[in-house]
Amino acid sequence: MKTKLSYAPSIRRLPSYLHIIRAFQRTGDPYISGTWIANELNLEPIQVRKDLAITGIAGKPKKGYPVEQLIAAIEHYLAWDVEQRAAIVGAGNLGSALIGYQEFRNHGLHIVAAFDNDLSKVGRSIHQVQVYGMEELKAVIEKMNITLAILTVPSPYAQSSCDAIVAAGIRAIWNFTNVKLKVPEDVLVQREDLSSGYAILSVMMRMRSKEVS
Amino acid sequence: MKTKLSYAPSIRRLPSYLHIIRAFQRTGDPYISGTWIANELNLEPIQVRKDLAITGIAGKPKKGYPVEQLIAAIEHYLAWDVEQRAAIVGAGNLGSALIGYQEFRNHGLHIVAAFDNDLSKVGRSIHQVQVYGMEELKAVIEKMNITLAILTVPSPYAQSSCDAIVAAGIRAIWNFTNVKLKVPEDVLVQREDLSSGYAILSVMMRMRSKEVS
DNA sequence: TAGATTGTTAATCGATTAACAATC
DNA sequence: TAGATTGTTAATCGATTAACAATC
Repeated sequence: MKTKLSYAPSIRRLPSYLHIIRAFQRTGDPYISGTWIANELNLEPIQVRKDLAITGIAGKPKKGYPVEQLIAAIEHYLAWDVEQRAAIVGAGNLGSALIGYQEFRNHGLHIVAAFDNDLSKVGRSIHQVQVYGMEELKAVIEKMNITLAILTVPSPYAQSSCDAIVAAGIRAIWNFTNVKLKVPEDVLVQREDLSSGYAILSVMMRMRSKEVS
Repeated sequence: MKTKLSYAPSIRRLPSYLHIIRAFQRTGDPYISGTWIANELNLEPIQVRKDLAITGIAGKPKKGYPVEQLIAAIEHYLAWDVEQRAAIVGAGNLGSALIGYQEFRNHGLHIVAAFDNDLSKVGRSIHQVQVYGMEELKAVIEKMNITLAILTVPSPYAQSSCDAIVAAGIRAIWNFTNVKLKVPEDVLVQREDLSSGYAILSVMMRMRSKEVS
């Protein structure tokens, strides 16, 4: 599927706002200002206000945004207020790391199963999550009501694993491989690309070293 | 440091171009067209040409770009043609996954040491990379000529580990925690934020389910 | 040659930033 | 009240896309 998502840059910033606001919530103060959030994240206050506006939250001049409602509004906008059941496909180092990543619980993301074709892993548990064989994909996904697959296999297996995932009825894939997956029209793919983050860092480092010379 | 990087979106796309071009290189064809790359990645040809232009490469009308030179130009622009020596700080699941991620070798990124404060890990090796105690940070970094730290500790330890990294003389940090690090002016930080990728996916899924109803 | 492709210049689009009135 | 902060409207900025001449 080729959805052109509006406000993508704003949506990408919302999770860091949420993180800050949740920390602020512990202070007990019922209002938080956009200015305060902006300072905390080195952003412009106007950008924070614009971003928060897309969630539909209404603030109060002079006071700021009501903390409880703001958290609820962001979570609702991100659909993080509903449980999302996901499976890890590829229970290697990265897959295991994601299963153990506690932060996802705060996003409504529950990894409830893992799949691998390594028989020495099948039947075992990783962070209390059961590992199944790839041939059980369809049955387990249906039984456990899984609607999202997180793809963490080595790249040579990426496309074939993807095909199996799609055949099992999954319509959304979070792709951690560097392979551009070929999927039917109605399947959503979000690629998480470590290399592009490193590209930015690498160019920044190169520019800094030039600056000095 | 607060560098405003020009062409950031283009830079983020360069690694996927490089990946495609390297695969194409195996066909033996000495020229590759921007149109072909665009098709492969579901992009517009004009965008590919504009992106490649920032590397300084010159193509030939009708034929395309010379494959060897194009690869060299992208790698040079990204500074991936020089060896970058890095250390993992936090040798947990994610740290181990990154140490084992072979793709980084293609980017000139060599992870040559790991650090952890878990004594049961210190002295052992992960994928042939030695794990040191946090107290050895400064000594090892100097001895091994390490100039980049990859931060993969649990978030409660993020800021203190960061402080130790900076104290050890490192001036660039690739931050995989969800903590906004406080660093001196001259330290580069690139944050790799899994949550923001998931936010995009989550909103796309919500919108699709609305569409149908 | 003819036609595919590059690369430049201009137009469009969307995101960020600025200005400022409204208001608690 | 005074002043900090919101939210709207407009301006700016940068990225993407379009048009098209140049060319191998």
